[in-house]
Amino acid sequence: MVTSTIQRIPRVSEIPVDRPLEIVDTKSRILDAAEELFMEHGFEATSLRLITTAATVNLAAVNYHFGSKEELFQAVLTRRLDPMNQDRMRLLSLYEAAAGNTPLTCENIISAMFIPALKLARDHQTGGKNFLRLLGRAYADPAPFIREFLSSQYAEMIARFRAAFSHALPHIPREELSWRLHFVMGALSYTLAGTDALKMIAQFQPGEADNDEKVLRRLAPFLAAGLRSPVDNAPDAHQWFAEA
Amino acid sequence: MVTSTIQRIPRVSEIPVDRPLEIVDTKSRILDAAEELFMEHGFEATSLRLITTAATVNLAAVNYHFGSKEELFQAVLTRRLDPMNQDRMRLLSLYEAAAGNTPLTCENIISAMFIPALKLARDHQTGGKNFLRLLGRAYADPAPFIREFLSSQYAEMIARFRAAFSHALPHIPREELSWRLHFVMGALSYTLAGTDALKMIAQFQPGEADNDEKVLRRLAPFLAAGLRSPVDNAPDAHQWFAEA
DNA sequence: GCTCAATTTAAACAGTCGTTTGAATTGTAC
DNA sequence: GTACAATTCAAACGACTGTTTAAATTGAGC
Repeated sequence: MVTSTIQRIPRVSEIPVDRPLEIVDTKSRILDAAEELFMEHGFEATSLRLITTAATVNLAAVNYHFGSKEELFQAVLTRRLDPMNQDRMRLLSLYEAAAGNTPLTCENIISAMFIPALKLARDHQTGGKNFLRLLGRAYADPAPFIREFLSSQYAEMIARFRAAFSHALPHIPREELSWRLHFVMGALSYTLAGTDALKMIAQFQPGEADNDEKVLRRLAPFLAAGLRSPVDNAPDAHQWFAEA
Repeated sequence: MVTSTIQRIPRVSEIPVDRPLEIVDTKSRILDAAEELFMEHGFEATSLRLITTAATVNLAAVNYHFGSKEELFQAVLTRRLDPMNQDRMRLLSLYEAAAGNTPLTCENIISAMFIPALKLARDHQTGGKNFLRLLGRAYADPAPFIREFLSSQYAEMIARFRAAFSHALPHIPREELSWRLHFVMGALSYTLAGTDALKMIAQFQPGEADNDEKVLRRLAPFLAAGLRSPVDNAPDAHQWFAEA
């Protein structure tokens, strides 16, 4: 059933000029298309022709605006990763200031790590969800330029949070804490990269939208318990890993 | 300084015939080379010419013996993954039989998951360490044929272990347990994929060989604590993720 | 209008990719 | 040795890759 409606021609004053419709500059269109396609197919399997076609942009535009395919990938990551990590450190400082001299709880520190990620997970409009998946997959990418880039992007934030955890959990040795922080990052990135992998292990009940947020709400207490767990000082004599 | 030594010609009886030297068949040579190169560069970035050159084998040999590049990748995974998962289930059954009617501990179940992986981590000779890294990276690969293959390879094992955890932790709801099992798999695969990522977060002390085993010994108690942690029945009202 | 720089465009570049082909070689059973 | 299948080999296939080039177009300042 089709109902025809008369389309009123809007006056010029009614056309919103502050949010130009569809007139996004070439650079942003490339970044948006690249973010989605890199997420979907990975770095190597995504060709520049695929990206520029999706962005309705000339093929040479990528090399003109970004220099190379690798630099485009880094630009895609930086655009959201840098603000997110800045936000994480800002939150951590905020919590520390509020706590005064008393040490932060594990929950506080993990919240400072997760809330900025949650904001992106909730962000349907600007593709923040896509970005989290892309980020999770970039962690496991073997390409050296990706690993070195992520390492440099994360160095400052990791150092800040390691110090915070070290202060919150003084009874845990530095090295052990480094590993536990590593496990936290691992579970987080793996979870964010999810989508298909989730179906493998956890079966969804249909109609449950906004999964990312609910998953993070489950993940945070799980990791906090692991971080706080007592240190086993005699791991070699432990019942774990008795040869079978 | 060069010292010349007289090379004694060995008698025929001294030549070991049971372990033929360098006379490995084409199929195995391809699998070994592919395992290492896929681990190092990923699936897309590894060309068949790179693999066949490293294996000192003709280019067409891959298509002749395996059919296609994708089928070669699956063969590389199956060769070790299938025995490892069989071993995991065998261990779990063994523990269950030994425990009789009493439920297994979390430590038992995690041991059954980790010990077969540990065996590969200790395996320097046949490249088991390489394989674990390759496996960890395959988890995060977006290629559909990889995801579907892993999903089918893991389905049976995951079902067995979910049931075991469900029995060991009866107070934790099914859905919550599914997610926690997912986090366990995530931290495990991320850790195994490691290498470069490890340097990012945990700084090594030099001279510490055989890291993989030590890391797994740290990871297991961390995850067990998370699995056992009490369930928060009112997550929305929790102090976590208070908007900042 | 003109000028000059920024941007976009179509076309071509030099390679690499996975796969196929048909002939040459090897191994095995008789 | 002969016959026959399994395997190896060099060569080529068409398609696709990231990048570069030079001309065409656009936009702003004057």
